[in-house]
Amino acid sequence: MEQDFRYDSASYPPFAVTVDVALFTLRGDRLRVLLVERAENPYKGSWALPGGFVRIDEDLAQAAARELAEETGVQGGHAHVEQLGTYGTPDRDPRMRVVTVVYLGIAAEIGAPVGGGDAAHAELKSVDAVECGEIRLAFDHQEILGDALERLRAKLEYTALAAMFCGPRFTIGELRSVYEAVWKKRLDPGNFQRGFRENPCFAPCDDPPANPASGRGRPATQWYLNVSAINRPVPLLAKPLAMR
Amino acid sequence: MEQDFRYDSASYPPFAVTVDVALFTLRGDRLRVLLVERAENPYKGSWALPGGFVRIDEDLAQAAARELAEETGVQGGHAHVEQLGTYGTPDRDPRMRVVTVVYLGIAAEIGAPVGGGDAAHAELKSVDAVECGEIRLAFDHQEILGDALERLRAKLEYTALAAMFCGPRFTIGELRSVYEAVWKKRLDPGNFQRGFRENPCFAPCDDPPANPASGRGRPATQWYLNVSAINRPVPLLAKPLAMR
DNA sequence: CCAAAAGTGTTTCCTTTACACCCATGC
DNA sequence: GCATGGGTGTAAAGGAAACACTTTTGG
Repeated sequence: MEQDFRYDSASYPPFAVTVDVALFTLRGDRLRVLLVERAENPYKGSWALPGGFVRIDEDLAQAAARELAEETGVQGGHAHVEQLGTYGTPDRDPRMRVVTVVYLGIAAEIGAPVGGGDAAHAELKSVDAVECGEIRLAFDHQEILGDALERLRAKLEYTALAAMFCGPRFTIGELRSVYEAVWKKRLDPGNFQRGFRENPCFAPCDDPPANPASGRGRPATQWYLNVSAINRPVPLLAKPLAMR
Repeated sequence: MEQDFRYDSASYPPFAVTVDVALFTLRGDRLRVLLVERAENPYKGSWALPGGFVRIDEDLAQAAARELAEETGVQGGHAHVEQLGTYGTPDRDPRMRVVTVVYLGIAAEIGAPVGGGDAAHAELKSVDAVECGEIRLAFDHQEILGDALERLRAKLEYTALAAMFCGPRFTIGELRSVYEAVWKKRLDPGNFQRGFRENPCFAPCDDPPANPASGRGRPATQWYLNVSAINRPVPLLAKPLAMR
């Protein structure tokens, strides 16, 4: 039956389809994005988002995970990945007509990134350095990263996604410091506590003693994120941080 | 210089790239989506989102507008169109490997849709009928429409996008009836008024007498939407409607 | 003991809600 | 006049912000 309506390959224009990944993480209280230095022309020597061709029998999200691993050595592990958008302006790649599906990732800890494939090497660059123009990106990746940051900040405001910057188990203080790092503003620990405990996306871990006592003050209870609720609009912050 | 790094076309797998459009409008106080009846196999006779191949030198958004016009006779006009997402599971089209970029549209009034191209004819179908399973869609369009509705409802909650269901000039009452139709809930006219007037996305029209006096009661002032603010999170509703 | 971080209570202030009321028009 | 929808005022209820205070650890 499938033969009845198979197209012959001349009846439609052939496109190259690639995936890119904007993977964000926190290190040293700064928001960072994983970039690769291009080993080949065009834009040889420039920084770019990691990515590459989708294989003919491969799912898009799969391809994103594979390219990330190949070009940077980063494995999926405990991370959130979602589709950001697709960029397909005819002249965005000087070599040919390319349609690129971009994925947005949030990860807690990633091993030291390494180069591979098209990438000379990979590094976690400060987002500030890219936003202020100190680092300029190849292709239209500057625009893409801008879109990614806008989406990231919006989703951190109205979902519980910020928890993906922490490991699978985290304390309320760790989570609060995520917000403080991204918006560079102090939050009241008491009020944050309340907002957190009223949020249905989280549950306390009680398998381990729950109080590992690893810091200065009173040991905090550990929590985990109910990942199924990750896209629900359940903000931790009453008023968006952007308007404070 | 471009020749230096041109790929030869055998070095990457060729994909078919298509665009589909989920265009929403209100008619008879019901949320509706523009669908086409497929004229060819596969899924001949089923309803589907309008769409088709992207041309090799055409921008994605351009292609969406063109396909919409070709298959349904609907011109862009006063409408909001944004990218929804890209669907590229290897087996989603039995004919070949297709990557589809889907656009979400919101329009106020559209002329009677007509068929064309792959479409036998086009109609504005009630969203309820698709959501309850009365109408089943071709390919993975059921899933796509679900995603589109989720996005639509979310954006109506936290942006001023609902105004795109009205014409370029509208009254506060017309806009309120958009919310009431989509969520099937009554809103307090007084409180809605206040929320509206505090919202920086709108401005009153004063070129015409501003009071065309076209209904029963006191004539309402006409407003227009500042389209540049359309993606800003400036909700008209204090509490999301979904939680009432 | 002190310092530091976790967590709780409480008061003040502001926003939202509900609803009463006035305004301007068609009939 | 009266019905209808536009638009304003206001008081009560609810929620957020600020901050004082208690708890539990390390040194």
